[in-house]
Amino acid sequence: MNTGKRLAHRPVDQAKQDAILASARDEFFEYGFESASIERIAAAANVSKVTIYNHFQNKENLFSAMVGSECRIMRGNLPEMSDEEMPLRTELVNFAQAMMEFLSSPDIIRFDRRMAAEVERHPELGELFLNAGPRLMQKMLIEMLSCEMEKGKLAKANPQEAAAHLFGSVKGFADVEWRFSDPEKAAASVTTASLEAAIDRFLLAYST
Amino acid sequence: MNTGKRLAHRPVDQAKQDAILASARDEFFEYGFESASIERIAAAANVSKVTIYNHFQNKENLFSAMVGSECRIMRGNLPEMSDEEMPLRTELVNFAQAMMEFLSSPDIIRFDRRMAAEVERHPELGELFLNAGPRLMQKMLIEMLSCEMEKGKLAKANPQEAAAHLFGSVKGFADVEWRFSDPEKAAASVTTASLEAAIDRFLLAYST
DNA sequence: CACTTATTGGACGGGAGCGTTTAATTAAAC
DNA sequence: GTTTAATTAAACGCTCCCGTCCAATAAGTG
Repeated sequence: MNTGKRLAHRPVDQAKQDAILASARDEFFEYGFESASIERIAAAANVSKVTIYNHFQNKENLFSAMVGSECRIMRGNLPEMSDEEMPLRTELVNFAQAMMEFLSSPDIIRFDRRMAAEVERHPELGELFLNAGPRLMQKMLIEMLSCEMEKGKLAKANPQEAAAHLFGSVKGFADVEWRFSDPEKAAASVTTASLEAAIDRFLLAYST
Repeated sequence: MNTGKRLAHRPVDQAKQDAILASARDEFFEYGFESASIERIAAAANVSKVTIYNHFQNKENLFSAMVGSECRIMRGNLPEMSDEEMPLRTELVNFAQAMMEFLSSPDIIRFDRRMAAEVERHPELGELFLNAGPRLMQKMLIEMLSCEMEKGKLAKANPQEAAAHLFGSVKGFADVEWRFSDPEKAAASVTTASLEAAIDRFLLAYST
């Protein structure tokens, strides 16, 4: 029975699919959904326009597939928490550092900028993005702080709120600058010193 | 000599200019720069397309003028600090409340979403927006905290950093949700209680 | 080999929109 | 009333692009 597999055919070229999604990302992020050109995407991917329409039926589908793919990639690049035992301050500083590096990377900033605009027309993609990125990071942070509160290293408090305070005070005004100014320039504004200052204030506010 | 004034002509209809800018705002925010249609803008403003081209030479100029106009309006709507003497905590809570209401208003969220995308193509407009909004609010906050430190009501510290911590921890994750989720839904997540909690933690971290 | 599917290039119909031009109209200043 | 500039409607040339169709070719399986 061949387990339902089709019997005689030319297989899909996976490399082409990946190339299409990559080109789609560049095109959509460069021009936005409305003005992105499928013909340019096809050209950039070295693929016939018909091939694109065979796999994704229309622009909407291609866009959704691209966002899904990018979210999957982003998920894999999220900063992780190390399992090693280390002083609380060190742990927080490390996490904050990784977080800020992640959030200030050009790819993420571009994604953030473009998605914000497209969400108005594609609300479901906003949820997809939130779940693949920000909310995951939020959960990690809550988990981590909750754990430390259990251990008595932080004052008992609503871990959800504590996570918001930590996340927010580490970011400060930086994310706004990232989004609306030249990322290169804005990235320089986040120093190790300012990052440690935020952590220290947080520890002060949540000392036992 | 008539002081350089032209002598015989039909004067510009200012009402039409305002209508054009208003329609331009709606159109650009709805579709983004590339896909916005000048013909639709003209129709919405009850104006001939030629009139638009007479005043703003092209799409770019119209867009810039619209952003400038919106920034001027936004500037006028920024939350103000009251001059009355009041307890520090009350002062901070009031400001935080006004700030969050301002930032979560649909107009601002829409502006934020769209500008973030357009900044990639119009970096100078990003600076314009930053100076008209976020950086102004930042300066106000720094000024306010600096003042309280002088008075000894807050621990002496870098007011720039303190402002970032306050601003950030009050926002928490809220702004991310606003940007990528349904604003109606997200707005409900900011309660007076969570706002006061942030202020109280801040006061704890900066107590004398 | 035969068969099936993937992929290609090119062409097409249809629509949209920018920026310009023209000739006519309107509203104020003189 | 004359002059000057603002405004208008309509049309035009141009470019771009979506989504579809077709005939031809490539790359695998049996």
